[in-house]
Amino acid sequence: MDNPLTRKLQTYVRLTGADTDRLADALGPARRIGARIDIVAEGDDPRAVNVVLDGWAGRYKQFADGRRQIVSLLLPGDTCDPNIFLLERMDHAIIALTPVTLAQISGRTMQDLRSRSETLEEAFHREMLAVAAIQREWTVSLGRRSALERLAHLLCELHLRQATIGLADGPSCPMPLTQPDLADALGQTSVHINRTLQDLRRAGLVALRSRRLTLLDPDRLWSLAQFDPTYLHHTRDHAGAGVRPREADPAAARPAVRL
Amino acid sequence: MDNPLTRKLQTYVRLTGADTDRLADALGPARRIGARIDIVAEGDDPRAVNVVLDGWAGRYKQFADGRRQIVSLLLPGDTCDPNIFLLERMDHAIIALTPVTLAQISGRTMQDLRSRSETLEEAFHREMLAVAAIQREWTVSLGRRSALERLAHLLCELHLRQATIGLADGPSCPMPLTQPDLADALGQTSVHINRTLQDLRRAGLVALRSRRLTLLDPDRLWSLAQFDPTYLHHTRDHAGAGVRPREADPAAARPAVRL
DNA sequence: CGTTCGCTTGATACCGCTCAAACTGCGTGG
DNA sequence: CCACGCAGTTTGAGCGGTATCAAGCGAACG
Repeated sequence: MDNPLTRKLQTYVRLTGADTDRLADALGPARRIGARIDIVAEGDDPRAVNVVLDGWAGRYKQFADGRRQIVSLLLPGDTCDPNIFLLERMDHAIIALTPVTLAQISGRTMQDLRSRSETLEEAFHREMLAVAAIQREWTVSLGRRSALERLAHLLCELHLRQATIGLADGPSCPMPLTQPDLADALGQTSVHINRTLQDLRRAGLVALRSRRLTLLDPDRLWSLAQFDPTYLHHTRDHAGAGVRPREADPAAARPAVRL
Repeated sequence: MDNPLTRKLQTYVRLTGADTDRLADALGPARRIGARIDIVAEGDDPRAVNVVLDGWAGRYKQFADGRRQIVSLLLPGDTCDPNIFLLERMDHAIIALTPVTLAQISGRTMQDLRSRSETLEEAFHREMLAVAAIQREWTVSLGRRSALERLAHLLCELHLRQATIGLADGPSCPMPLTQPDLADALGQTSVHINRTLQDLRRAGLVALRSRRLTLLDPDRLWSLAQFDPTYLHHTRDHAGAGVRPREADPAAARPAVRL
C-alpha cells in the first residue's frame, strides 16, 4: 500500500514488503479535519500518534496577547512525534492549516511496530533526527537570517520536503500557506512577508500564486538562502527534477546572492 | 554511581540500581576539552554519543560571513542525541563553551543499554522529547519574544535545567556564558545583550556577575518571560528552592510584567 | 449579497544593529 | 613587579530593517 508515511520512511531505509504491510495495518481509519481547526490543543493528553496523510498542519504556541509562533510544519507523511504518547501533556497545539486527512497509530501499536522490525525502528529514529535538524535550521533562520534569506530558505525546504515524497512537479509544488501563516512561521508580520515575497518575485527567483510555488531559479534561490539540503538526512536522492543537487564545494567559498 | 546523566534520567523515570550501574559502565573514560574548542565539527561522522559530565557546550551553525547561531546548549548530563550515531554526517558543530569533561558511549553500547532495560529506553525517549520541546521554545523566543523576554526566558530555562540536576544553589546557579555567547544563542548582538541585561538588573530581577546568576525575583522574572516550566516535561519536581512552581491558573489571565 | 479573509500599498515609528571607543580584569612574559 | 595584550563589558551616536497603523481591493464563501 502506498501512503505518504511509507514513502517518507523509504527515504531513510529500505523497507520490506512486510514492513510496509505492517505499517499500513497500523494506521487507523482516516479522519478528515477542516482548515483552521485545532487537531490537538495545548494541554491535551496525547493518546496516540497522528500521521498526516494529506494536507498541511502546523505546531504552534500562542501568547495571551495574541502573538503566535508556528514552530514547525507537518506535511503529508509527517507524524507528531513517534513517542509523543509518553507525555502527559502537550506543550503546544497543532492546527490544520489546510483541510487535513489524518490517521492515528496508538502508542501500543507503535511500540509493537518498532519491536517487530529493526528496520522500522531505525526509520523512526532517523525521522526524529531529521525533524530535530529541521527545527535547528528554523532556529538558525529566526536567529541569524534576514527576512529575504529566511523566506527563501523556507521555500527551499518546503519544496525539497515535498519533492522527497513525490509531491513536487519538477521545480513546482503546492504551497498552501497564507502570508499570515508564513509570518507566524518566520517570526514576522504578514505585511513584511508580502514585501519580501515581492522582492523574491522581482528577482525572478520564485513564482507563488494560487497556492502553488515554482522555483524559477533554484540555483540562485538556494545560494541566496544558503540552503544546504544535507541537513534533511535523506539517504536516497529525491531532489525533484529541475533542481540539481548543489555541487560539492566548500560551502564557505560561495558568496551570497544579492538582489 | 552518581553522575549528571543518571541524575537527569532520574527526573523522567525511576531507575533501578541495575540501570544506574549499567549506565555507569557504559560511560567511556572521561575526556577533558579546553574552552572554545570544537568537540565535534560540522561534516564529521558521529561514531559515538558524547555525554557532558561537566562544563557547558553548545551546538552551533556558522555562516561564511561570520554570522553564528548557537542552536542549543548542552549542560552537564546532556547528550548529543542518543541516536546521533545513525547519521553519516553532522549538520552542525559542537563547541566547548567552558572547559568540558566528556564521556562517550558507543552506538553499539547505547543500543545494548536500551534493549536490556525498558526503563532506560523510556528515559532516553523522554529525554529526546524534552530536548525537542526546548528547541521549540527557542524557536518561539527567537520568533516572537522581545529582547527582554528572550533573555529572561533563557535565564529561567538555564536556572531550572540546572536546578533539576542539583547544580543550582537556591535561586542562584552557574552561568558561564559570555555576552557574545548569549548574543549568538539569542540571535542578537552582544551590545544589545549588554543593554538588555542592564534592564533586567535595574528592574531588580537578576544578578549576574563572575559567571554566576541569581534570580532576585523569580516570580516576576518568570512572569516577564512567560516562563511555563511544564515544557521541560520532568515528572518529578525539581524546581530549586527559592523558586516556587507557578500556581495553576489559566496562563492567559496573567498580564506580562512591564519594566 | 454581505462579510470575511487574504493581499497589497503607503506613512511613520521604533527596536535592535552597526560602528567606534574606552574601560575592566586577568593572565603572561619581560 | 610592571607592561602588555587580550577578551569581555560598557557606553555613545546614528542608522536601518522590520513593525505598526491604516486603508483599499478582490476573491471566496455562507
